[in-house]
Amino acid sequence: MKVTIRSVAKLAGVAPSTVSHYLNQSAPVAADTALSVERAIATLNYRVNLGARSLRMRKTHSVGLIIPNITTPFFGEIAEIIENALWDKEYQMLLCISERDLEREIVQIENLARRQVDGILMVYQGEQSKAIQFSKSIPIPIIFVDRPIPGEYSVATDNFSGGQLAARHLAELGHRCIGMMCGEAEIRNVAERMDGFLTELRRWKIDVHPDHILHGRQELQFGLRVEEFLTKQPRPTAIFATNDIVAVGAWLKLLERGCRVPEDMSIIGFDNIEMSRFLSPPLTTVGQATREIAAKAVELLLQRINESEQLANIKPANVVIPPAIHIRGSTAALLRERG
Amino acid sequence: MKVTIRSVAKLAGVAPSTVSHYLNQSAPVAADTALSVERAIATLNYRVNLGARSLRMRKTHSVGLIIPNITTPFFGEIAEIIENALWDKEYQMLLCISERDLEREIVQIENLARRQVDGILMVYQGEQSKAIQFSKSIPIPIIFVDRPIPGEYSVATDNFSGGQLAARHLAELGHRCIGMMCGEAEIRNVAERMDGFLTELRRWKIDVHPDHILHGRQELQFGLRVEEFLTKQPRPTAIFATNDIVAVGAWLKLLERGCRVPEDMSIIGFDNIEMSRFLSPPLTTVGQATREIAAKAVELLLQRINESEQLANIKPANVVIPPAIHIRGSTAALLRERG
DNA sequence: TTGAAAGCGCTAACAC
DNA sequence: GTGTTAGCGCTTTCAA
Repeated sequence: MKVTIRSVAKLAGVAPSTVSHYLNQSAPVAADTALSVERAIATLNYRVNLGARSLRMRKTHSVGLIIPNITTPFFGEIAEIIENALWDKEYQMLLCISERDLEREIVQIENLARRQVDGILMVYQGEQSKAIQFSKSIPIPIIFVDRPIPGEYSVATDNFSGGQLAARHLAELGHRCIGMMCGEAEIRNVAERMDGFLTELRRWKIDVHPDHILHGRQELQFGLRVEEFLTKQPRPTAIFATNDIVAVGAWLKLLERGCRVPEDMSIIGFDNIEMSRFLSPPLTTVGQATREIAAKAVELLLQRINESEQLANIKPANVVIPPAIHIRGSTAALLRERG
Repeated sequence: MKVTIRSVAKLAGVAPSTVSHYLNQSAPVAADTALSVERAIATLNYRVNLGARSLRMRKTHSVGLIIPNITTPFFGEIAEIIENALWDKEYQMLLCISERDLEREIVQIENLARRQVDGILMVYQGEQSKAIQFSKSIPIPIIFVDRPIPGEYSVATDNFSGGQLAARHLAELGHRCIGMMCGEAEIRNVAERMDGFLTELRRWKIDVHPDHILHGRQELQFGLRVEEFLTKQPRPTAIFATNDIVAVGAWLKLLERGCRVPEDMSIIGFDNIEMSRFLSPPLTTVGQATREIAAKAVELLLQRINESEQLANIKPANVVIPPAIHIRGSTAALLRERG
């Protein structure tokens, strides 16, 4: 009925272990034996059962990714790059979307452990997440992505210096009246971007008026509220958005209101999502090195997976990936009105 | 060392099968036995090994999703909804991104089969894909999503009538000079949208001038080329884009060129991606019923998985989900210049 | 170079 | 109600 290594062995007239050796090259096999095994495999259309192999080997060659969602471009890109990196290493990715649900996160970790994944990559949501604590109760290496977790393994962008980069760029262009559109301050990454931005501005003796700071959710819709700036006196000449989607929303509304980018208003975003390159002019943004983050996370995880085999234990590492500013067309030097 | 059902049994002073029965409620267990089993599980922090269970049960409770990418909003949404639907049914999703690579698609199917997934959901790329043929060689139910495949199981939107909906809407608003921005005609879905659109227009005795049809890739960047329409005589008063991303690109460029939406130009897109709701005014678009497609695909797959157990065989079904037009602010009645 | 046998962790008859 | 036993399909000593 079901074709197993046994059926192949029988047809080829050898023992199952010989077929196994042939398959895994775990022992030399005589040329003619090999041939008949090959033939048997072909005629039966045999396909190894990786579940059985995993049980025996205690390795599933699979990795779980837990992520808040994948429709947010940044997360989607992270997930996709991770999948690609795992594919290269011949690991299968089990995707778990937490939908920002803290309970679900926990259950997903638990499930992945039950499924015997070799490791877990986790983009966890919020400081109240119990995931860190819980993760200690499972005997599986886990790497936190996109947020530094002291005492754990993590790979994240230095959001503070990302904020600084944005501030410096605007300051150097001569902007002195700057608006901020800030996502949820509870998200540490967002808070750090704001913090870095304001810190750097202070160094330039630039103050941001409270009226020039808007708070909202990191969604396009929030960006539309940029119009509130247009009636302010003085009116900002540049805007920093804590992510690109918000920047795009702001941009759309500005154009609609007859305000040109960058002539009348400079815009700088954060994340360097794919779309930002395609705008016209393209969006200046502080890029998280998505590819590097994902690659480093996978590398670190695989390293831990293999090291745990040797019972070695390297110390927790918080890898910080520096952001990079991508200066494109949406920011321009301030045309001084009194110059 | 490793804690198994055996260790639990030993500690609880019962047989492994009793623990199993307790766990799976496959047989009644005396109250006090249950208690000591519970305690043993708790003190040992026991966690069932689903790999072993799968081997025994010949069911992994996992499903593979093969999809070209997840950074395209439509695909990202499909993938996310599918994950959620599977989560509800307690199935784990194994994500495989094909990156439009036909070879890779095949290897991924093969891998999923080796991993003994219970079923496969596939959003396959292009007509030259050998996936359909190959899928017949594996003993696992597979459902094709987003494209109807005669003779196979599939769930897809009726793109032709989607195109018709768009055309009718614009015609009813009084538009007679209409521009089209068309994605890759090799993608059948795109071709069908165009086809439906033109067919319906013909019914209204409206011709689309060849100069008013632009071809490109389904990306935001392509949308920017909308400006080519602005210099044409006559100039279109409305634009149909074969997907929302292109529509957004067009919109951005129009605003930049001082052309207001919808006053000076109506825009209608296709897909109803999340972002389209948030534009200002929101984008009129023909929506694929993403949620329904995903839900139906999962439902159909799970049904087949369970039916195959009973050796029943239902006939291949090509489920067609009707699209729906979402009339929002980006389209408006033509202001007749001579009226 | 090959085969016999044991066992990965679990479930399911079947007997008690 | 509970225990014994026999596998699920594979790898891996170990012996021949």
